[in-house]
Amino acid sequence: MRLLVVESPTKTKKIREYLGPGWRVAASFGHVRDLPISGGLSVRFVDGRVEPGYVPLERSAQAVADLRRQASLASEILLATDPDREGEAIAWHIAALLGDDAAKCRRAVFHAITASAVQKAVAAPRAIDQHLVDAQQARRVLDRVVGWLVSPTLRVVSREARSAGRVQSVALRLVAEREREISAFVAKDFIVLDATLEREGAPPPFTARLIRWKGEPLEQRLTDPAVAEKTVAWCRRQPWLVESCDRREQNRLPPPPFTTATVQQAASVRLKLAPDQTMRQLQALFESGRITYHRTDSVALAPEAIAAARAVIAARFPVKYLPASPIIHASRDANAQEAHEAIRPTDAELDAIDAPEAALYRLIWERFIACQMAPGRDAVTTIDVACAPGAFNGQAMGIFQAKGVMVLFDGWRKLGADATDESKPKRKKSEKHEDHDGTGVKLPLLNPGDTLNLIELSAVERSTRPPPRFTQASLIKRLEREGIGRPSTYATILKTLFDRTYVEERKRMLAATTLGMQVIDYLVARYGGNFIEIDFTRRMEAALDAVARGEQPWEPLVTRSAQHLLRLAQAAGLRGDPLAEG
DNA sequence: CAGTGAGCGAGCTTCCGCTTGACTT
Repeated sequence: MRLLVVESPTKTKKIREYLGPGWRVAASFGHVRDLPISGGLSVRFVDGRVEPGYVPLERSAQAVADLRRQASLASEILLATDPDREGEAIAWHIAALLGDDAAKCRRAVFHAITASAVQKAVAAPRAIDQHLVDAQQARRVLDRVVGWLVSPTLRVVSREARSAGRVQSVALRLVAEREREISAFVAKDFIVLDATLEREGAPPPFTARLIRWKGEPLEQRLTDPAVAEKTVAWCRRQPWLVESCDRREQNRLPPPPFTTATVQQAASVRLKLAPDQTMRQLQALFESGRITYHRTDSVALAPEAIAAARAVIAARFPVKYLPASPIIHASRDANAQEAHEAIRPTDAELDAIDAPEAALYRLIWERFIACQMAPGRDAVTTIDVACAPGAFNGQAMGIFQAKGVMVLFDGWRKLGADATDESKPKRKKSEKHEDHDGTGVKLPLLNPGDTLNLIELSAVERSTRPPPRFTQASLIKRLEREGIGRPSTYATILKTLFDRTYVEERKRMLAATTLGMQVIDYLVARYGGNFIEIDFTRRMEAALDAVARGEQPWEPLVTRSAQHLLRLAQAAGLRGDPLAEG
């Protein structure tokens, strides 16, 4: 009998089918060993060496007992935990818990659960990659050191100030800094001039906004109502001509399929779900076999999945909606570990289900199909209008601009899977047509020099607006962009901030509490330049990549970093030396 | 002799990331 070990019990059934008799398949249920939660740092730094005191996780007792029993009966053990840094470490920890049976262990990796991928992986096992394991150990120990050295120094701030960490503290900092920006924000009133114009005898009329005055960009410099009124009165008496009319076509590429962070975004905006609710529903969809694995940072799709999407598009839409060749979406995140596929339906044909998770499923299905549909095509027209041509040093006194976007071909947008940029807060209807992006505005085709009639010229009061507060989902999006946190932790990062009462939520908007503000001010003052910086994780990941490639040993890296942090923590009042004491 | 304060030690808490049920409301 041969034994194959994966992390998730949900995967075992399928794999059993693909491997057939002669194989047992067991699950580790994630990590099986870790640093203990109590008993101090539990990492010893001795003579440049780093010795983490791992212990079996209590909740893993049953899984580990099961693995041991099966391992003792097996002739060969394949550790097929996820193909990323954490998965490699889990494999190493499992082997460590198997005693003499560790000698029978080898490592296998697959990126998709298909018959061919699993069989191929099983046919080509390798040794555990110690460099990858060491990169994970470095990450684990660094996070422990930050948490255990820094948290005690927070007591100066308040008795309730309990925790700091590489991820939670940066998340808190983002919320707190946004709060400060909003408090410091002073709205500035300004005036925009909108002209409604029409070519002599050639409707329809269109609206253009003043963008240049006396050869200078206007921006928000028109603030005096009296000046605005005089300008309007003057402009009304001037001739108006078309300065230029530019029409160009633009491709609108379909969005990539969902990852954990982007599905949380979309579910927040479209379904008003908080990330933890989204994760619960995704878990249910995954366990009922409706979707692929839901904790992922990858937008990659299995070739079979792409073929299935294309078949659905071919069957249900006119032929022009199917691109000649599949659309390959590349992850723009260099940090992505890509252990899994994107989140997608397992059955491309199934466009709706009857379950509490129906709406979320529909969102996933639409995005999946859309991501393989033909790009849309828009005609973007820009008309520059000269008011009082030649009146300012031979140029026009004022330039008014109109922008119009017409959809030539909707492409993937036919599916209603639009709202691609979930970061933009939805504009209220009343503001929508004040906006200047020109969506859906039809502009006539004009020629330079055409004479225009002014129908109306009005001054509109506007004011600048403060940046919006983060929602849970938009904070996660920002963290992901900065490479901070992982798909399995995004929702729990928010839970930590709420549990510590560092952050509170009102009308789905996040604000730092007084305690949160005090904590972040203290951390920035004491640990500026260290883990509290937004780019700290990016720099750490770069160093970990060097470890994973075998170019740098992990122990000096962690030791240097820990000792530096120790000095900062001691300066902040930490007593003793936990690094030496372990 | 009773009350007070300094000093010491023990116990508690804290990180991030990987997985699900087993709990309670």
